[in-house]
Amino acid sequence: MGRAPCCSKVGLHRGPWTVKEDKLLIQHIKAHGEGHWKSMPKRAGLLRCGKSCRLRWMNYLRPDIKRGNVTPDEEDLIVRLHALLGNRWSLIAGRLPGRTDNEIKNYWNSHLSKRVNDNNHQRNRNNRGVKGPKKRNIVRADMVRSFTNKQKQEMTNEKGETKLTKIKVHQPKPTRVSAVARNHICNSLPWGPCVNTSNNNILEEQLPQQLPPYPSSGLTARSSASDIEGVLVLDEDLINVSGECHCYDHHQETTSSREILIPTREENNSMLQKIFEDFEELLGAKDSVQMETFVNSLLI
DNA sequence: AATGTTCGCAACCGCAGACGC
DNA sequence: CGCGTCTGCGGTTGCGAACAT
Repeated sequence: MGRAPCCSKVGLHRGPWTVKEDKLLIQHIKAHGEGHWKSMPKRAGLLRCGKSCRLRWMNYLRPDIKRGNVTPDEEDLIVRLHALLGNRWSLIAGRLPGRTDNEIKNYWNSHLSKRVNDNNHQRNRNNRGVKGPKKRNIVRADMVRSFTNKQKQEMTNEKGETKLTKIKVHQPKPTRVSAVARNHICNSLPWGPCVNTSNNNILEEQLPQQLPPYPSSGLTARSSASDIEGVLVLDEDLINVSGECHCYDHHQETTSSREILIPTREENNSMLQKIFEDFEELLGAKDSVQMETFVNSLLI
């Protein structure tokens, strides 16, 4: 399946997992827990690479995985979250308990992308008040794969360039939040006593003294780098400063040397409110979404 | 019934960030 | 601080089932 295996994987099993292999993997993880994927296959008596074991566990064997068809509600949420987050499947999966990123990605590619594209075409058509978009040669990648050589030949011009337009979604690359950062965010939210004490010149200059009040609670709080970082998982375009973040957590100072994400002053004032409004609109929230719930939902 | 085509999904890959030494 | 390893992510591929001709 796929490309040739690297030499280090020669001799290892590939392809679909057998019942026996599944059983071995489940038994081992039940006894020793997750992690240490590299050495796990050997310890579990499996002739698989660690990556394969992790994938099998995460996408198929984990006990909390929800089986069965995607419900209309889940589907609706996937569409809305995709509009908000793009192809950040792990983030989307994080909002859908029991669903894996791979499952959502597959579901999107096979069920939703075409439908959403069609809807967009329809919307454009209505907006323009004309007959509709000019038909383009859009062909799914897997459809191209099944073409005969003759068909492929017919679809290329005299220069050998393809006449097909492959569907591609361009999204900014995802920004990860490390476990350390997540802990800091979780411990410091909502808007807790997490205070920046480093790079003061920059931070004091750029951080607002107060963020807009939560719409629901009316709370206000001093901002911190960690707070902002949690929110900015959504939009790396606002990243513009590196530095160090000190968090006072349970009366213990912890220091995290990592990139700190600081928006400009103007952005800062309206950023959270704007994202929140987008979120509310995209989710079509009939019941008003609580700001705190929203902020927490952004944390991985 | 045989053959070709399309679709859905599990599994693979490379890449890059996190982490430990 | 640099380097090697581990881990997680998103894109891609191959296989088999379902469907069409």
